[in-house]
Amino acid sequence: MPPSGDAPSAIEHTLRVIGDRWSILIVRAALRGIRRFDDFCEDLGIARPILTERLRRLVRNGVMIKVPYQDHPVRYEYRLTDAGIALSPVLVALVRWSEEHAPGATTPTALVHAPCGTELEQAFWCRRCRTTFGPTAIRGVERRQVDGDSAADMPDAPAGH
Amino acid sequence: MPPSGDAPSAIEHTLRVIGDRWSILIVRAALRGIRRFDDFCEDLGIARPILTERLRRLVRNGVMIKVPYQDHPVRYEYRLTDAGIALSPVLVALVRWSEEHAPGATTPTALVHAPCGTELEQAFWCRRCRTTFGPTAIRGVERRQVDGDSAADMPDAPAGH
DNA sequence: ACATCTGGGTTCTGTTTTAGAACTCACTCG
DNA sequence: CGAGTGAGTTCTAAAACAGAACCCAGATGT
Repeated sequence: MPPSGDAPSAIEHTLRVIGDRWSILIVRAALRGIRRFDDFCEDLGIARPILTERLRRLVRNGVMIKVPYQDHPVRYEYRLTDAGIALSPVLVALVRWSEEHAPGATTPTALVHAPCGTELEQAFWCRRCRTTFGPTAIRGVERRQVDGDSAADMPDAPAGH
Repeated sequence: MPPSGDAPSAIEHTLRVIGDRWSILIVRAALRGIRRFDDFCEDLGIARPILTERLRRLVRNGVMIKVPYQDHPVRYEYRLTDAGIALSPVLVALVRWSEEHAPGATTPTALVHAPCGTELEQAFWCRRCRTTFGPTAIRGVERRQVDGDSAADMPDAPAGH
């Protein structure tokens, strides 16, 4: 089922990893500090066989890792990898959308910039113009092959992670 | 199936609207200019009954609108609302993730800042610190009730849409 | 030393979604 | 009047999901 004729697009690739009803919620739980099978199970209300399968897939795709946290009864817990943490922008975008476009959305927790405690915004950033902007200023252009990093006359990156 | 005990969280709300295997791809197709039933069908390779159901749900949730584009045989097309366009950050986040964390991801089109053509970045922005930052600097805090816009000593918003 | 508990699963049986192809319906065009 | 067109519906079969019960390896209590 090709999306637009060509090979699986970027979005489709990501959706194949986290595009089911549970994976994103699992990642969110993990970001909140949950690590163990039973805790995921209870926190999410997910059926056990499905949790098993999802964790396995997230591990396979490098989103989480399974690490033993004790031996004797060898027990494992699941932690986000860097790639898993890098899903945050997706989560934040989902939260923001519901906050701005939901009827009576209750949002118990706010997302803030850790150092200063100010509620964060999410924006698109143009490094050349050095400005943020909204969705209407986005355009999609064909990317030519072997594009050997043509742009090289701009000051610096947006900021440090 | 409560996620963390309380009412449906923001993420869950958004996922109930676009959290299936097709809705996001439908929105993406719409952003690329597709409007008509058969075109969605062909572009996505989605089964017709499912497309029917999804479009109906997207309309119900204010993501798209169904507008007649001719009468006599009254024919309808589907267009994104502002709320639908506001899903762009989600799409961009999904694209970016696969670009940065996929094995051999092919990305035929690049997303650029329309006015200048520079490839865009997506970042978190703190209006107080006036800086962008990455996922590791995010913290979630309990939001107290009736929070009557307590913060009022910061210059301006990140930028204009 | 036996019973019970804990944590991380697996097996089983429904129910719900999804996929795919074929069909309908209202109209237009040649 | 026969062949399209566009936007769906109606089937059927295949896959995903939910829920409860079960399993296994050790630890712990008595």
